[in-house]
Amino acid sequence: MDMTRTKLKEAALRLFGQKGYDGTALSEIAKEVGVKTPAIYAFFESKEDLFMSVFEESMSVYNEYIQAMAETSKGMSTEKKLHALLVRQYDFHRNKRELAVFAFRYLLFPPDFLLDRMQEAFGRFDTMLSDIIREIMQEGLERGELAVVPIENLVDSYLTLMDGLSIQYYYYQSPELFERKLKHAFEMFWRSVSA
Amino acid sequence: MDMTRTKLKEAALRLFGQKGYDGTALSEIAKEVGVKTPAIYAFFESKEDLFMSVFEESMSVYNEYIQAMAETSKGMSTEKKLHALLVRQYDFHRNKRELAVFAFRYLLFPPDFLLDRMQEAFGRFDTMLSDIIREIMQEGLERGELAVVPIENLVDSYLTLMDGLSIQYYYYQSPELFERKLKHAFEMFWRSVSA
DNA sequence: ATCTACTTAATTAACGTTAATTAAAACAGG
DNA sequence: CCTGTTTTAATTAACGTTAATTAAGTAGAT
Repeated sequence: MDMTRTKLKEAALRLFGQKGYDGTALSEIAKEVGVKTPAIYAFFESKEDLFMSVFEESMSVYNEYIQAMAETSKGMSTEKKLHALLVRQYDFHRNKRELAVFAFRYLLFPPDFLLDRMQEAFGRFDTMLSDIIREIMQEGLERGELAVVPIENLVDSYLTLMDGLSIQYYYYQSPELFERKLKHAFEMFWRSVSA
Repeated sequence: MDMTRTKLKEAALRLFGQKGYDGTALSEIAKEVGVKTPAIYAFFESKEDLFMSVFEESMSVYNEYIQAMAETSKGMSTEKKLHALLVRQYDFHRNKRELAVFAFRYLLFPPDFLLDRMQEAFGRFDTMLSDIIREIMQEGLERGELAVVPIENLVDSYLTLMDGLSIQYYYYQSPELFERKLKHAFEMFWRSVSA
């Protein structure tokens, strides 16, 4: 039950992510689901409402994914942890590509009606992620696995690494190419921070 | 002379960059210039033509900017060169913000009719930039200013650094914050590659 | 018989575009 | 240096399409 509602959201996620909010007509979404346009209004108040519904859900998934990062890395060496986070990010882009594309697009280019909410959401994610990384670095320093360098340097450069990889992942869709980039970038990063 | 044409392109650059192709109505562009919508057709065949005109010009400026990178760095130490390139990228985003936003948006999310041309343009830039970086790294290795590490590692990790910074530059518009990020990220990067 | 999940049909608004027109500037010949 | 002609830059009005939205109706499950 509620099959159609779910399918509408899936199609919307894909199309909004691929062609943008203004570039996607409700008729296309309906067509993908095999239903006429007005049927959408049985489930959503408006186009904006459908979009927001997709948006909220994708932010919530994205949120869980970041939370899970903190868990993943329990009980490993600092190097393994830092590497595991990048691999997780990679898996996210691989396995939830549509969601990743959607999130990436609207994190960078939100439509006007989303701007405030988006900035707030982005700020939250950024803080969460920074905190997770900072904690890992803190522990790494205490354990003597990291070079003695101001912790903010460690955090900032790691976050920059993640951002850089996420752009490249978006572009170079070939797994081989990306895996090479990931390997190279991490090896060099680790050279810079290891004790 | 041709004042209006120029102003139309400026307004289009800003609005297309800010709100996207489908999200920008010709009427908005006209309004910014203080002219009625059909006046646009005195200079451009269609909305797509106006967009392409803006696009071609911005790609050409972007091209010059990358070319100039190769020059900028002549006769410096490898460290200075690599740092200078990042600062140049930063200046570009600062001084040509509208152009940078436009280019960033359509490099990542081109409208359908641009996809092929965009991919080709992107490929060219990517190759140009890689070549420039590779050359710098090559020379750095020969001069013994760089750690003995496979050159592709050096290139890939530097490109990842640039990408990461360009995302952050897009977000964190505060210069102080960004300059800090740049400083931290470069310091760490240099630790990893210096001899 | 009513509720749910739709459909068909209609409405409204916006947008890209074209046509007709005008005012002014640029230009050519006597 | 004027005068008639053409070009350029713009306007107003209108067209055709498409998109979002709403209203009214229908077929099947409960």
